[in-house]
Amino acid sequence: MSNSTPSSPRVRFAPSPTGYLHVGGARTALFNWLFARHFGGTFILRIEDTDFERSSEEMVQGILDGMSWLRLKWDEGPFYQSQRLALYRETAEKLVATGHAYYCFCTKEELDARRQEAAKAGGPAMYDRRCRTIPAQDAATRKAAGEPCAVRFLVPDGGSTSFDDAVFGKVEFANAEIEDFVLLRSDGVPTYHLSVVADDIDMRLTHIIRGADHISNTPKQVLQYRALGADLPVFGHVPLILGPDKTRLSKRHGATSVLAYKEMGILPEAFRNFLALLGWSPGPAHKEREIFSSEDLIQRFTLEGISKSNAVFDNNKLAWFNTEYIRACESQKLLPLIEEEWRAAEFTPNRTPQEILAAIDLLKPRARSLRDFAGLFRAYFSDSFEYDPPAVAKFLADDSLPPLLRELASRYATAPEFSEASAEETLRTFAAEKGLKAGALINGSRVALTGQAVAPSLFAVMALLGRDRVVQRLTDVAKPPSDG
RNA sequence: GGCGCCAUGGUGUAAUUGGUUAACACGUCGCCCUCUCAAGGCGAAGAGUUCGGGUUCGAUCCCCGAUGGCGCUACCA
Repeated sequence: MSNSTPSSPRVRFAPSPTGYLHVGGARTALFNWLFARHFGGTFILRIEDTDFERSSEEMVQGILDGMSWLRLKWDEGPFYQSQRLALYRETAEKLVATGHAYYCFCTKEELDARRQEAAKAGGPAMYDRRCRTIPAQDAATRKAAGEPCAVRFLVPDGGSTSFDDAVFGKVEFANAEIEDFVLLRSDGVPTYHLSVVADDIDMRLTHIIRGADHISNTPKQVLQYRALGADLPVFGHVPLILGPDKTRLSKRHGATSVLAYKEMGILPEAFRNFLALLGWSPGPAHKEREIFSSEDLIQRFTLEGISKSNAVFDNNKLAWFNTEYIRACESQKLLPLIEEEWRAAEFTPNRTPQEILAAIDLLKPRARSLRDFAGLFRAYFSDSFEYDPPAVAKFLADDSLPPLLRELASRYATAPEFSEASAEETLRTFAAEKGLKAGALINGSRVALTGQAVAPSLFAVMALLGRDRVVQRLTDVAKPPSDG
């Protein structure tokens, strides 16, 4: 296929700010970005805000934030369609002038009524094309007189319109099935059908990579390219992302905004890796591994790897990617993200930078999400933390334990040295003397030191916290909980 | 309803493009390790490739049909 090695392709992500950047949109953006990077092309961001009713500044910001969280940088834009209205009007007039479009004086109400009637009669719900027959001269006069009218594209009567999709192959629609769609509304604002084509031509896009929900719209666009005498770009439609019940991903399935995943403590790189593998595969290489760095993805990404069938979003797998990425990430790089979590949780650590990094090193292998660092792991970064009641119930319920821990604390306090190895030796010796199983003391100590039943190896934790804190916490837990 | 698209274990994907005991990962289950929980190691269950017909010596792969799912069917995008 000629599209396998395009030189300097130009692609775009063109979200509509009628909602936040959702998972499907993010993947479309990612694919376009990967494609551009792979072929040394240009990635353009265009905001399709021609639906003034439903678009909002807030949503635009949400999309921009989502893009930047995912580290998807665009080369040109963002362009706003709301600021390019003149181009669309010009394009519509050009189409009218060349006989490819005509003025339609039907009102929305009339149209709705006719559609309802048609539905009742079981007939096709398409526009009946009645304004086609208005002589051009009459139409121009009525328009000049101020009668409101829309501009409709004149779809050829016979034949069919087809295109060669880079993912799906040849897709063909009978022209009889395509309605004379509206290009320009009566208020002069373009519909999506017009603005995409006008912009895609104007921005010299070579490849249109977008969701498969646009397949049915494509022939309407192909028709316009032809009428405008423009070269067709390569269309590549990407299968949709579905929820676990195999219906289209929506709010019902939980998080739909990409930023919600940020809030859940997902690493952007993990999310990208996960997303890249939904509906795309690097081929046989996928058999050897699942983890692909951005460089890997860029190097391997082509349209040929895009699958035709829809994919189900699997939270489990995303969680797995996240743990893998957190574990593999250098603590130094993790730190700014963790600090962000801390700010969000209004948590302030009281440790030196070195201590913080050491703690992250120790903790990251068991972190499920970045949020753990502001929640479960507080005891490592501050002396103000909570005891998890189930943990206490599990390992500190025995009344004989607190006095023992206090005694153990005094041994640590007076030990000649304090290290991971010596801490272990001290505890095991102590346990042997008391005729106790070391495990009981270890588990109890863990809760005393961390507030949690789950933690890294106890002695590593002790070494990290340091002698003073270990002594303090082992002693404190022996006291009845109070805020005195 | 009409039109279009899709179909490999629960999920994401492989299968040198018609020749494999249909592979890998996530998830699940078991065992080992052990100081908790993860991780890690080992192992297991789970699809004869939606179903039915063809074509072929041979179909996951090609053709037809059915079924199911999804998409579009606006002066939304």
